[in-house]
Amino acid sequence: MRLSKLFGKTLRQTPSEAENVSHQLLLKAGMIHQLAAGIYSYLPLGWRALRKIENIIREEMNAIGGQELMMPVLQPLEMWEETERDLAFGKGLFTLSDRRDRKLILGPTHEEVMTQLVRRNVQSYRDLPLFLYQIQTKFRDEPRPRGGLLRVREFTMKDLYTFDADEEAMDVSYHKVIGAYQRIYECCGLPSMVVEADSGAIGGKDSHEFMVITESGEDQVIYCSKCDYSANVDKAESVKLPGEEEKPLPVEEIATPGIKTIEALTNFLGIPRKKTIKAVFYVADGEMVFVAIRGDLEVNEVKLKNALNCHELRLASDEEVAEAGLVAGSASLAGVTGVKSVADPSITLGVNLVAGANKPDTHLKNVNYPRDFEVDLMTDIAIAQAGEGCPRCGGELQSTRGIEVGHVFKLGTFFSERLGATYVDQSGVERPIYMGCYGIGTGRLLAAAIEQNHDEKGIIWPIPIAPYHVHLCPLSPDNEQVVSAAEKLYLQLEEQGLEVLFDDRIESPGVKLNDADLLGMPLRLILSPRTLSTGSVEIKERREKEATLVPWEEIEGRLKAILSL
RNA sequence: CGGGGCGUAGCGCAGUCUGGUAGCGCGCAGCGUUCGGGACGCUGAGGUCGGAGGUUCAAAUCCUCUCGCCCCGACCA
Repeated sequence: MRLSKLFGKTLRQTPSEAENVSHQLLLKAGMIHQLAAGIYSYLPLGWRALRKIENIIREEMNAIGGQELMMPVLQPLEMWEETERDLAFGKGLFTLSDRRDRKLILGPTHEEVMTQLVRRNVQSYRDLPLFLYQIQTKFRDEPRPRGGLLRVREFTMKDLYTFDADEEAMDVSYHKVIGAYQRIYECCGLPSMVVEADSGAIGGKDSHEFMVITESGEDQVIYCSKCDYSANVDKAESVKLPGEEEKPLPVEEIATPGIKTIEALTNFLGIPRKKTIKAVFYVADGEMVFVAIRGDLEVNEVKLKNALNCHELRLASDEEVAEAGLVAGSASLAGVTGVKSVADPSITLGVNLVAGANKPDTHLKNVNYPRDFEVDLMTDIAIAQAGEGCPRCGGELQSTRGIEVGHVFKLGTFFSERLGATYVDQSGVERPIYMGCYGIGTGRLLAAAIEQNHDEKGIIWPIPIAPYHVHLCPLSPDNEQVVSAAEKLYLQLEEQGLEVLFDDRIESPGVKLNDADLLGMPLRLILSPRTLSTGSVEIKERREKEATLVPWEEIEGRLKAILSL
């Protein structure tokens, strides 16, 4: 490709809306263009990189027996009502009506469509296992798109669905896919980490995410420094230290004028946070829920949502709290009735805790569970924090940030039972199919690859996903020998199957060299009167600092060796 | 949805407080000089100042409403 003809210009200044590196570089290099919040066009260079990623994914999917197919974006809303996932996705679903006023949605994922499709085509155990995938556009009305390609509303995703006869077979398929995913990330220049995950709106039991560890990631990852335990913070469990052994004392009312927060309370009384019980009020699908947790911990809303098995969970407003007869700032479960209550087991680890007295400016000392109050539900709803104990080995948990570049789920029979996807086993018994689903967002993967592979000058493409292999850059555009040598080399390399970006523009050396660094092709070739006089060409790997001169006749071999072609 | 910031030429910005009819740098076009790390000179094109309404002799600037974008949080396969 001749750079003079390439659609998409590089920018000297970084557009101000971009904050993270991949977004800045993609815009600056002219690889993407924003149409609206979370909606982007891919320009030729960006599109080439994206297609390379798709092809890597295809190869790995095919290698584990995947068959590619294509399902529709437009889906009847009815189908989603059958599984009640319209409620689970809520406002994230893009909905529309056709001319006959039938409700349709733009598919955010394809479990329903896929299950229906398989129902018609699988009848016997002989048809299983089955791996079906597509690479297709998804639509999700995210509350807040961000970070360029990191979180968008319209995006391309590879989604794979596996179908097996039973749970054991499903597990085998699950691990096959995990292996394929790891090879994909490695190929894209991304060290990834497999972490336990919440299964969210997809449903199902086991779920893992693939994380690329980077500060710009929006997910928090908890991992153990000793064993291999790691989990998304949404899912992570932890072991809290018990409080000191003390003799339970009788409950005592104390005056706490103007004290409304844990912070103020601990300062006022001179006690540590973990000697207090924090009260938080939520509204779950319209119902008020009283949540109690030890003062040093925070509520994990994903865990709480799962525990309550609700679709919508939000903090209650001050008005709602007052209406329910609760005293914000001094509320506790000791003495409150008629409100649904959930508590974290952390409150059972201490003795003689301080909690609200359910009247203003008053707290209770020496509150003990279960002596002084009861709860409807006692379950882990705490956010795991660095420094706490590992649930597996007791080691110390650490925390870091990551970009979720893939997510896999064991769906079990959730969809097959609801949508009637069954098969007949060897003994003639009809059984539900065991499913798994697996997704990789290709655009996010592209962005993550840049987050991990760049320097202050620009992108450093990993070879397998680089838009072109070689950036051919003749300097001295008015030197005829240089120009004709470059033209010749360009044709010769293309003929050999190398993908060449040929900077045939009449620009100063500075502009060309800077653009070469910004665009980030793995190899840069420079021709100039200087190199020509020695009968050689300068080769530089984008990743390396030093360039080397290579004799004309050895260029091709050297390039292929570096590219492993 | 809560908090913050911002919409003026393709990109980066000034001008807004204090109203007087739009400017700078980069980029773009033409000519000439230059050519191994974002060269220089001359000439030129390009903007209903996000939109609507209002105040005023006069609005990018003041007032009201509205749309959009970014960041933090909530949220989110």
